[in-house]
Amino acid sequence: MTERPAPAEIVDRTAALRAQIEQANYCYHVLDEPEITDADYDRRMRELEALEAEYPVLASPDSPTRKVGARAQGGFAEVRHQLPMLSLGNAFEQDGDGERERFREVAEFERRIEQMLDRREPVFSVEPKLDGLAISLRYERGVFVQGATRGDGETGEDVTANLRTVRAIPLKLRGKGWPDVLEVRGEVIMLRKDFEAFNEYARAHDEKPLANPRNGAAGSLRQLDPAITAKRRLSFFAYAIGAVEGGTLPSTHSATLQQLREWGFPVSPEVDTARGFEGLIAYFRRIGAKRDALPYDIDGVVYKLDDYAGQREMGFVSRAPRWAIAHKFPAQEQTTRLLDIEIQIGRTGAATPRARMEPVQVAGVTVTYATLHNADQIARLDVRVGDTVIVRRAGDVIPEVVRVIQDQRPAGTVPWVMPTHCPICSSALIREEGAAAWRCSGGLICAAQRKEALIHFASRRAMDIEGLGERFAEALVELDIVHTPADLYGLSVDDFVDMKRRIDERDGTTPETVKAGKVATKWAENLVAGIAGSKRVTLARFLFALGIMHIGESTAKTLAAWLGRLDFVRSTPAPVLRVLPDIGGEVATSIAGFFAQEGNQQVVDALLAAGIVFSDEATPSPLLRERLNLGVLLDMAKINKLGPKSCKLLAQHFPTLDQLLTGGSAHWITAGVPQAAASGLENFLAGPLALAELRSAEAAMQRLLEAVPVTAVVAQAPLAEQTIVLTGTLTSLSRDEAKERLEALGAKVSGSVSKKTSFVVAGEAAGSKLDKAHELGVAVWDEAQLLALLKEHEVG
DNA sequence: ATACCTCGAGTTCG
DNA sequence: CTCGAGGTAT
Repeated sequence: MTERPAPAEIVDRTAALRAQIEQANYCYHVLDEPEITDADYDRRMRELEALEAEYPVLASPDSPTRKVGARAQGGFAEVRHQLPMLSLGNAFEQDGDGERERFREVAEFERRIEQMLDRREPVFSVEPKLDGLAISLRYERGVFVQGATRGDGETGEDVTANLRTVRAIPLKLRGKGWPDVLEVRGEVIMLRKDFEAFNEYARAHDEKPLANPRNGAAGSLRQLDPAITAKRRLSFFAYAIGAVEGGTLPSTHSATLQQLREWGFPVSPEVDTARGFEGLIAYFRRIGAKRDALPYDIDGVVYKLDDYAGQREMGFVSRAPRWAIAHKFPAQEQTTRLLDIEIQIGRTGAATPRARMEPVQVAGVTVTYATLHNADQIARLDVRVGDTVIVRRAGDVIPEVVRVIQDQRPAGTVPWVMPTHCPICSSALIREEGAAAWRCSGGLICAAQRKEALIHFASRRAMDIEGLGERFAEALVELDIVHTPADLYGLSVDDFVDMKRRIDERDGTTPETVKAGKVATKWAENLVAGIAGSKRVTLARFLFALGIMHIGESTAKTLAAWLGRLDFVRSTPAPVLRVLPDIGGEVATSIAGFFAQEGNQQVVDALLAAGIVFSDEATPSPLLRERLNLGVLLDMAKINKLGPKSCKLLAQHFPTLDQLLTGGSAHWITAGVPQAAASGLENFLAGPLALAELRSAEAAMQRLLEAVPVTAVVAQAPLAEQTIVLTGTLTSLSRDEAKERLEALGAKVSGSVSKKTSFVVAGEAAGSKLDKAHELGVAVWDEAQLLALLKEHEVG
């Protein structure tokens, strides 16, 4: 075969790829600071391999395709591997339908073996692909004599001294029958728990934490001082053998691993055998499902033809064996281009920047947006429009921008600045003092805020309007059919049908309309029924639905439980609200401020007029009697020099404001109040505004106390004083349901575990909260115990 | 003043 | 789920 010359652009591309790969190798292997994602690296390597295969004239002995890894940094002696350490070909998931299509590379790998060996469904030894550092251990007459990193596959670094400190590596082989010379290959890794422990220690001692467990393993192994390596707990798993002299090994890989186990090497318990393509994919799925639960990080699985005779027959292509392949999980990190930084306006007006990106597959889903949190975060990352960025879907589900690849920044980019005006309503964006967040000052003028407010109002935990999802809430606001939530209750079936027609027209989705006519009517009827059905609510849900800043579910419940009726909530001034538990200055001001707005009061009136009724309005809590008196109000006013003791004293002698005022400074002092406190109070009362506020607070207090029932029937709830935390998935009831039923029994259901927690109910797959419970010595119940408890106390 | 503890708010995709 | 900030106990 004659070698055809390569076009100039191919020559250039090849050179560029080699340079990039070389640079990446250096960063990854020598500096332990990866510059590009593994996915990118693999992509480039494959492109280069393809080009070199197509144009053999371009092949060169110093191409990165001929070696794995880069030259070692000084400090360790070089070790030449007696048998080279292999690298494996990779298989990734492809686009397409059906397993054979999506796992095409695995299917081809398996079929090639079937054809070359003329065997149906060959047996494979299968194992997880650990994300650590590959090493080779040499044993002579059963004694560990040398250990080396893989290096470029031919030559590695002598890290014997460090490896001796790894407990999982046997210094002497157990049992007998081992060959005179035995090379064992495997992976040095750091277990997740050891990684966490190290970082916790590092943070506490102001040392640099490790980026990930792989870096932990690599970095620890190349410490020049073995004492440091010893302090970092490393683990080891064996997965292959190298040179063997003066002895024999079993004839299959799986049997060899078993033999290694007997000689004292850790072999991953996930190692198994599988038959044919179907067996490989089943294993891939099984390990994938277990991935997060494994004690170490893995980036895929490895399939090896089990019998050595077959392996010899298959042989190698360049450096990679044809009898083994690494099947990688979809990458957790990807690079993509940042197209724009958009501003999102939340329900409270919070302006959150988010990145719009070239859509990219990350860990199995297409990611287009990632939050950038706030302006500070953008500045920290120095993200600019046009940048190439690394996105990740880490532990949880939310995509995030990890960092910018500075090298690939196009010319002419500028640092991003927060816009000065809301992109939706053009009102000014303002930043509260000391706060991280910018807010749109538009309030209800802003369609974005109205939209989010409506979505919140209709949401499951608020008014729970069935059928009113985000999409329609958005349309209702955009078409200005609904301006405030109260408008919802005046809408008819026809209005909704009309709205749907307008949306369809606008979106150009008309073809369905004719036959959809009937469907649309049905849908509108459901929606109207859903809205009507939401009219009867608990006071707490209603208060939560209003979307008052700082008022979440919990605070709404507190308000409802203590004040009992909407009238009181909407008319109680801030100083009185502050006596309620968990309500301080900020929250009280927020509530009173909300109802001080005429427009908000009108919306509430309109809702009541539309037929909202409360299923649980009650009298204010009798506990108010103990909490609410003039002394407390004085204390809340934070009067200069006037402490809680003086306040209490004053209230005892002068139960009303009038009595206090007629008494005057001299009487206060006779009552036992210090001179300084008395003059502080005098100065305070001299301000006309302060006095007016106190008067209105006192009036509100009186109204409340008058409404408190005289006969205090305080039935002790069975679970009063209990704080319970639910975690994991419960099988026989939802978490919300469990919460509701426990609260009905008087318990407090909290979201986080602390030493105040009475007990934790752990369902299936309970996570960090369960660990925390163990750590703090908090009792842990299972679902059966919870059910028994509910059954015991619930009536009926 | 300080150290916890808890709640609220925001977040992406299917 | 996680972070920040508000509230309370010390």
